[in-house]
Amino acid sequence: MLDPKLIRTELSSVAEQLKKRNFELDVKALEDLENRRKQCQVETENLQNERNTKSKSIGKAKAAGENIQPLLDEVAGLGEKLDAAKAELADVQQQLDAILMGIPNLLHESVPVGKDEDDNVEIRRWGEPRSFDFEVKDHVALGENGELVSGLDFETASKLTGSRFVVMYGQMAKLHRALIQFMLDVHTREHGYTEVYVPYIVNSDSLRGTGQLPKFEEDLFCVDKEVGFYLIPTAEVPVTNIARGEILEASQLPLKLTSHTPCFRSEAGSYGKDTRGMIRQHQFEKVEMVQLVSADMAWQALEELTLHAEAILQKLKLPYRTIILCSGDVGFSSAKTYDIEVWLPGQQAYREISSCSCFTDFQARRMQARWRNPETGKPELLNTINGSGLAVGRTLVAILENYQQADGSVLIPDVLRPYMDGVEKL
RNA sequence: GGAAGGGUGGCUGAGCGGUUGAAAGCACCAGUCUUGAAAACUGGCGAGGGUUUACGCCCUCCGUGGGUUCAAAUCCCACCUCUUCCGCCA
Repeated sequence: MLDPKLIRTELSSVAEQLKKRNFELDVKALEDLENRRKQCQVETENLQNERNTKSKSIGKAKAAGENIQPLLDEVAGLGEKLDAAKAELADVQQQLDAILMGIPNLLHESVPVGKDEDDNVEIRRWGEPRSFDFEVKDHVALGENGELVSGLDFETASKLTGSRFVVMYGQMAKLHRALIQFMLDVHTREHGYTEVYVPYIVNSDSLRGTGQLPKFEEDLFCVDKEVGFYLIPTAEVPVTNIARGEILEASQLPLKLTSHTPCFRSEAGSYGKDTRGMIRQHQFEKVEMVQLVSADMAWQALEELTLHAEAILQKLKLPYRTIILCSGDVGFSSAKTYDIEVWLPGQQAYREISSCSCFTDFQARRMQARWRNPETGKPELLNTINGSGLAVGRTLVAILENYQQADGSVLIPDVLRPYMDGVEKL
């Protein structure tokens, strides 16, 4: 959520900036509500003040043994006036909050202006896509190899549950697990992150904190509507919310956390997209990196975290490119996002494998996640940064397709062999 | 699942329905003392919001949500959560 004060004082500027996102801010409605809010709030607080003062004098009079009836007569009816004022204020505030919660974050100045994903800008590229002297298969075809030994099985998964799930067997499942282990090891040993294990079910407060609610409920799987429990769409939610309602000490910063979790997404609205294979699943594994930092470190942290994600691809020797999302494509809560796209020979295309974002204080304000600045002694909002490091399912796909051999086998990248008991190929 | 007891400021921990936003201690900050530090002493020190050019003034907040009352941290109801004991169990 944006700073309400900023919206109040720089409304036209905010509206202007949001246009880059194709977001139309209803300036008139906001102004009207804001005026009403001010009026209601002042009125309500005055009434409260009156009630407090009079109640106190009643207390005093009573203690002094005086007759309090005249005073009681004075406050008669005050309660109802107060209740009415409160109700109106609550109503206005609620409308205001609803609008505020629906306003996306302001973009960083370095974000290129653009309409949609076609306007994203590539900023660097690493590795050469391999040239094949045989016809390349995609990961689905490669996964058909000897199912119970090392296969991917989509049919069984759809029997068990439905579309967009997968069953993995044998060495394939092990390779998948090896990737998780490998990523966590790199981030904890080389990049300075602390590993955390978190719940895979979160409450609606947490989802509001990171910005999935109230706007994007249809993307989530709800486990219990009654109590408001949802499966996490990303570890970002539980990990970032660790700081919700907390005031961290300066010595704890930057707080760098990494976590492996499954992720659950309903993928509503993606009918027909990536229906083949395991590119887009309802359930997938991801290793996530989260950094909680002071505002002055935020942009540096985003650059650093993005390189941490890229490091995994480099170690796996998978060609990729890094792009910066244009203003029309940046996610709701993010101020700036880099996507890392891995080369998939089966699709002859670069496909997203990581998304690294800086949310400035947008999430922190929603969840009141703060740190104490020793220079002022006052709590300040944290800045939150996160990114995938990496999406495990898609990394598996990338390995299968990039490391495939003419005979349909797949070589295991060097760095993963220690995790695979030395096995060199599938 | 049963029983009992808790949830109060950054932390620990008092709190009779009425000058309690909340004792005390710790931590923290400033000052005195000291060659310096520690100790001791003195003072300051919650968060969010509104309003004001500003000093300031005001409102809200004692797990959450309701209720009673002129007035609620304090009384009532519901819920959440933690601890201990019993039972069950991966």
